[in-house]
Amino acid sequence: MARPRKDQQIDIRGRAIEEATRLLERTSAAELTMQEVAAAVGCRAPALYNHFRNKDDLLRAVHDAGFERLFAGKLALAGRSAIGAFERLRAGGIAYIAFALENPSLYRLMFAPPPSDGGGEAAENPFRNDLGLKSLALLRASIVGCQGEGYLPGQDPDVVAFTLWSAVHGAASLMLQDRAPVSETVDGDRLAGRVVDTMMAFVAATRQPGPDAT
Amino acid sequence: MARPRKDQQIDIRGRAIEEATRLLERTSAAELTMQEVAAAVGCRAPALYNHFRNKDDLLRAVHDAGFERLFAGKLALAGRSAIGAFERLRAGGIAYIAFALENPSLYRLMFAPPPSDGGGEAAENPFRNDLGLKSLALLRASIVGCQGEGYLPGQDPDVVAFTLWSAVHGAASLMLQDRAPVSETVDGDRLAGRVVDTMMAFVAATRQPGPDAT
DNA sequence: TCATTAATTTAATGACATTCATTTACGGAG
DNA sequence: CTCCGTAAATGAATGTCATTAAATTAATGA
Repeated sequence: MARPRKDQQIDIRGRAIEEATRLLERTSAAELTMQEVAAAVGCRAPALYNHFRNKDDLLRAVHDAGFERLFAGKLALAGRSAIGAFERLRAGGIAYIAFALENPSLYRLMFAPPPSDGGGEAAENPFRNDLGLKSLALLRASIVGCQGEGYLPGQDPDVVAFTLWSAVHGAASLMLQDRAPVSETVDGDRLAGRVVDTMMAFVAATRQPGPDAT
Repeated sequence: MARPRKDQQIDIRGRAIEEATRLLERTSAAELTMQEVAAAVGCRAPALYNHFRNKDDLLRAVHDAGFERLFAGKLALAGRSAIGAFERLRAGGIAYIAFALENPSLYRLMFAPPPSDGGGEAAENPFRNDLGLKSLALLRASIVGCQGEGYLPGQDPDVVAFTLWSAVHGAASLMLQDRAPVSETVDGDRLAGRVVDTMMAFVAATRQPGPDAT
C-alpha cells in the first residue's frame, strides 16, 4: 500500500497535532516518539515527514496549537466583560493558572519550546502573532481600565502587564514542577490561586483615594 | 589502558559536573551528549557511568549544583544585612534575575529538570534540601521584617514569599525564551529589572500608615 | 606473589529520528 | 479511456546517541 484512496484519506497534520497533544497528557515531549504519534494517527512514522519538517517542527505545531487554545479561552473570557477591569484581571489570572494545571505537559512544552531551525528569529514567538498580541492587548486594556478606576497610578501598563504575566506564569511553572514550597499554613493545591489573590491585593493597595471612588 | 594510575586519577564526577555546566553555556541539555562531556573531562563516555546512573542523573547533578550556586549567592547577599528588610528583598530579586540571565541554559535546566527515576518522590526538590530551605527561610524572614516595618499587613508570609518568587522566576523564564512582549515604551533588557521594581512598588503600596513610620 | 576489587576501555546493543528508493493512487491532457 | 506526472505512503536503510557487556589493567590486602 502506498498512496491512500481518497475515501481513506485523513488529515494527518491535524490529527498528528491532536494526538500528540493527547499523548502529552501522559508522557513528556522528550519521551514522545514519532512512531507513537504515527500509531495514534494511523500511519507510519515517515509519513509524518510529509507534513512536518522533523520532530521539533511537530512539537512546535503542538506548542502553537496550545497557545491558540490558551488565548482563545482568554479572549472568550474577555467577551463577558460585564465585570469591571479589576475583576477581569483576577478572572484572567485564575483562568491562566487553571489552564496550566489542567494541561501540565502541554504547558511545559509551551514554555520550554523546542528549538526552531526555521531560520527566522522571532517568527514563532506566540506573543508576536495575532492571537498572542490580541491577548496581550487585552491584558493591557484591563490594566489601563484599572488605572481609570484609580489603581496603579503612574505605572507603565506594559511593565505592569509583563509583571502580572510573570507572576502567574511563574506560579504555574513552579507548581507544575512541584516546586511550591511546602508549609503548614497553606496547602499546595490552593497556593496558585492565592498567588493571584495576593497580586490582586497588591494592585488594590496601589489605589489612590484621589481620582474617583467607585 | 584500563584502570588509571593513582597519579593520573582525576575526580571524574566533579569534573563532569563542571564541564557539563560549562558546555551548557553553549548548547541545551538535550543536545549535550555524554561523549562531549567525556571528551571535556578527558575520558570515554562509559566511564561516566561509574559516577552517574545515566545521563539524567548527570543532568540532575548539574541541576543541583546550579541551585547550590544560586542559593549560595543569595545567602552571601543576606550576610551584608546592614540594609533593611525592604531593600534586601529588592536586592534578592535583582540578584536572582541576574543569575538567570547570566546562566541561561543552566537556569532552564534548573527549572525544567530531567525526570528523576531514583524512585523517591520529593527527594530532589531543591526547596526541600538544606540550602533551599535556608534560602527560602531567608526570603520569608525578609518579608516578616517588612511586615515589622508596616508593609504587607495581614498577609501570610509564606504566600507572599511564593508570590514574589513566582514573579521573579516567571520574569526570568519569559525573558530567557524571548517571550518578553515588545513595546515602544520599554526595552527588553531592562524589563526584568522593572518587574522587580514594580513588585517592590506593590509591596510599598501595602504599607499602612499605622505601626511605625521609618 | 597472588587473588580480589575497582576504574577504564573498546566493542556491542538497541532505540530513535531521519532519509532513500519504491510503490500506488489521483487528476488532468490527449 | 489511457497515459503521465505528481503526491502521499511505505519498508528498508543510515546514523547518532545512550547504555550495557566483556575485556584489560592497576591498586590493595593477605
